[in-house]
Amino acid sequence: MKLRYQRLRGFQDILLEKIEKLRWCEERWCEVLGRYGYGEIRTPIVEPTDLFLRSVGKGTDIVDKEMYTFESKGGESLTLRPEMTASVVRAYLENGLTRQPGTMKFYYNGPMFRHDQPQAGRYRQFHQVGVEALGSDSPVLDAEVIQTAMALFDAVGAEGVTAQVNSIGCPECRPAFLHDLKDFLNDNLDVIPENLKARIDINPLRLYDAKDDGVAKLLSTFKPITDSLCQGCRDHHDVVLRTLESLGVPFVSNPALMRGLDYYCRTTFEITARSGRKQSSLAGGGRYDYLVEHCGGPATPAIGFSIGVERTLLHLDDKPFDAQRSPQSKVDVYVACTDIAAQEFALILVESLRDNYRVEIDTTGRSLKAQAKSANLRRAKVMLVAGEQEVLSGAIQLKNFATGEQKQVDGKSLSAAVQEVMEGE
RNA sequence: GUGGCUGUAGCUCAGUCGGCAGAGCCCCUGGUUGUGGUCCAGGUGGUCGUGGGUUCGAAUCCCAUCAGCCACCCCA
Repeated sequence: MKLRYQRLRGFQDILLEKIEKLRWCEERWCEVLGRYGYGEIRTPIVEPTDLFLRSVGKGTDIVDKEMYTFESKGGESLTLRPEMTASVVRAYLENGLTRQPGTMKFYYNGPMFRHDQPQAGRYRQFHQVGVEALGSDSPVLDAEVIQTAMALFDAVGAEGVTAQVNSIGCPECRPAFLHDLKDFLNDNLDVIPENLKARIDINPLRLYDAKDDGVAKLLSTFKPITDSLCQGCRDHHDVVLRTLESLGVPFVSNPALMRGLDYYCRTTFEITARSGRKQSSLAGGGRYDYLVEHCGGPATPAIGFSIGVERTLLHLDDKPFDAQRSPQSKVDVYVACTDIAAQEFALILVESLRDNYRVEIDTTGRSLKAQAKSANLRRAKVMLVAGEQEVLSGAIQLKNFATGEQKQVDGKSLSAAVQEVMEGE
């Protein structure tokens, strides 16, 4: 069959078994996030391009290469959100929440868009579940946020995940480190591949993200950023690490962990899974104490993270999804009908069963043999059979699949008869 | 953006030296005049990704192109 239409590269259909797994995770995540004090936020998928340019930052791959940007009819530049933090900050300010008492804690779950090269666990439209907590600069909150992320993985049974934690300092102490780092890199230009040299001037921290072995080796000989923190950042970082230890959160300190977005400061973290080939970075986050102010609000410290949903699902279950072998949704009662008259009769007769049970009426007109087979595939406990005789008599055949017994029941006693079988399990 | 691998039935794939387009699974029908998992028989289903070229003849060889997967880059 030649397909007339195909989904776009890097996009996906989510259906059948796959969406059941997704919903299973989502339900658990909502539950856990509620227990950690987060309330849901939903924001538009489209925002003015400028919001991301200014918050995520020019010079990052996300805004330079990966945004779905287009022009509206009014000539305004719009962008499909590539991440959520900027939108949450925008919503926080736009809804006048800066004077709310305490810490505002939001969680979100939704699609993000990045025009990246697709591969396993990486899509152009993908889903993130994450949190943003605005209004507290306490290092204990940082630890709680990391703990929250770990709790989300725990809730869906993800194994072998660890948090990597670092501090990238603040505007007070980072410039000195960057200066030294730049000098150091320029003294060792011969080790750095051509394609990475441009980063030295744009954002030298991003050399840490490069997977080049020579560069990694070189940087490991440089002083770790955690040794260059100012007193405030150092104290903050110490408390974060200490609290994580007290909580028993499995983490490792990783001074080479930087983050690709401009707005981070102090605590940054990433949650990684031990796995050979798949995308191992399942979640990332950090503190962004200056973003709210940068967006025109009052100085407001904040921290957040987001989980890559597809990656996490991939990590939970490495069997590739196969729509062909994926069963259709389960039902309690399957109604087999011989013809259209019987379908009509059955639909009316069975209506009240749907108050309590999942009921499928087969309207294909196939052989009863084929319909009974489908009933079984759908895991029905009960099959009802309607044909010419039933239409005439007003009664219906009820078969209990567990016992194989079949009897005739009239319309009035149908509910009770079905209930009897369902509760007999 | 760069490199590697792969495109044949709804799915998974075979197809020899260039010589009639195949198998298994799924689906449908029958065996069982109206009934499930097993079994048996039969059947539906193909623009061989697409477009050119070579050839008497192309799924097969050549060129181009598109798509998928994987890796790099980067990220969730």
